[in-house]
Amino acid sequence: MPVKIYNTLTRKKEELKPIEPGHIKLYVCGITSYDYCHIGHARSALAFDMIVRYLRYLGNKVTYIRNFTDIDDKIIARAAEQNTSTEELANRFIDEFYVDMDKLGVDRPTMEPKATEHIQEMVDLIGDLIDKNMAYPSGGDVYYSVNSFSEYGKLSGRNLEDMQAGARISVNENKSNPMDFVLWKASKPGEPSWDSPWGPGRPGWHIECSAMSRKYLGTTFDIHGGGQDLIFPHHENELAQSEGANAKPFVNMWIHHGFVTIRDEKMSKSLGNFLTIRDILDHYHPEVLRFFIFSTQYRNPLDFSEAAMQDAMAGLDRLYECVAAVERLSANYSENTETVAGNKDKAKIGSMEKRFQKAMDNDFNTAQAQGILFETVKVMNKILRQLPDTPAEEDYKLLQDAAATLKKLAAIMGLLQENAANYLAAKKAAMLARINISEEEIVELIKQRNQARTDKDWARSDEIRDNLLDQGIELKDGPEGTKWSVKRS
RNA sequence: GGCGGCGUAGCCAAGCGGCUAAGGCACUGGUCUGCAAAACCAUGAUUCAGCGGUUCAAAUCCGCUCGCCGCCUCCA
Repeated sequence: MPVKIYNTLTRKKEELKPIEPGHIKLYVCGITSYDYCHIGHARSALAFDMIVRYLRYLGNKVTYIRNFTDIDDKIIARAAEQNTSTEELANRFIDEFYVDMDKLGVDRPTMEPKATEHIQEMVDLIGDLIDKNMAYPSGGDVYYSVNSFSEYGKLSGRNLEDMQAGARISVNENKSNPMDFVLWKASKPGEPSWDSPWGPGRPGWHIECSAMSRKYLGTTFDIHGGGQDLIFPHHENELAQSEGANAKPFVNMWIHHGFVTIRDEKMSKSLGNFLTIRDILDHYHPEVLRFFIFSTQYRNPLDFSEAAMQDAMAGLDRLYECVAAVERLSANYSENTETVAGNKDKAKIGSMEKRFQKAMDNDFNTAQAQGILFETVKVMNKILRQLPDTPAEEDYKLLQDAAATLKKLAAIMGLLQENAANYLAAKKAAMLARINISEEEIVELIKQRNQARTDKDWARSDEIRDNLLDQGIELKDGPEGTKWSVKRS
């Protein structure tokens, strides 16, 4: 089954056909490094992490490039505020970025080039554009001439007339057309600068991606990705630069993911309604954030709320509890016991991986893929419930296989990566830490309650249970005795 | 104003021309239990924002209306 991807350029879902069969070349716009990353950055990193993992799961080689923008206006401004150099500031937040990414379990891309380490490549590319009369130096700057590229606007579906009619563009006397954008900026005194044929300066934002993708992936590559807010102007301009300079198609497919919103508004620094990744990880397990982010398809907006995170946690727990239950089964199965799994159950479990793939093939539909995991869990729980003490060999193996497949598929979304028993135990411990009662006390109270139960002193028994419940401890009486868990708040 | 997207049960979310409209969370009833909890089973949209149209057949395609969001300025 081919993978179908929604291509921003054509506004259609298209089959992914790598230029080099079995080898997919992907470039993603990474962060501008001047502050801690927020959940929106997490969504971007996680979405492409999932895409890369899935493509590799299918057997492809994936070359994944994600850049760091480590020089730009915001970095210069922030460094000045903090009385430090742009280099120190950028590197500091690159380190912080890795702290977050490692906690989230994001795999490192194949290569992570920095803009400042590719100045020569950018200067060369700008030179190519000037040679072709597609760019012009002016007052120490160099500008791209949008009129020189007849297809300008094809990615974002705009045309020059409409944009100029909307005119929210600041007037700049160096430009011959107000829509022209800067490739090289003359540096002001005190700003970081590099030598160039047009005098000391620094690169414009868009040129770095054109230069670095050309260096590492070639003039035409398979997929370019980023957030929807990058479609215009960033990706439109990249495309104009690259196709202008190389006279070849830049990218076959453009993938743009949706935003994280809060109360249905885009999370952004200017609105001040953003939450950093570490804010979230202070309160939730990284996989809860992953589960939440993958609970909708990557192109749709995703509204953050505490309630949504609680839902995500409940869902993730359900998956872990099922896996833990299977792993708790002892291997003393028998060949003589009758099986409890029906044909429908076996079919449902047996088809899980195919159905999961079908969902993922359809533009990485993780929401549907999660649904398929849950359908399987439902069947597994049903079998587990009916299982006798000495289960049939067939049932035992069916469940073990199902749990293994479940973990394998969940891993594409970075879920179920921990040992299930450990995950649940750690969670219990973490929740217990927030409550003023020790494990020993709980065990002692359960002992007392069980004595009361033996004596049929239900009043005393219920009193103990209710008191524990008030403190957030839930008791569950089962055939193997009383178990307890910390209640979800 | 230009361009793009969205509107499916209490909430979240799949489905993108044709089997009973996935799944999660919450709720309710049942099994279990001394009573609970957990787990399991069952139940919920005659209907997919509204109105028209195309079709043997539409949540799915087309048009219009209403509502929400995003881009057009740095932004994942």
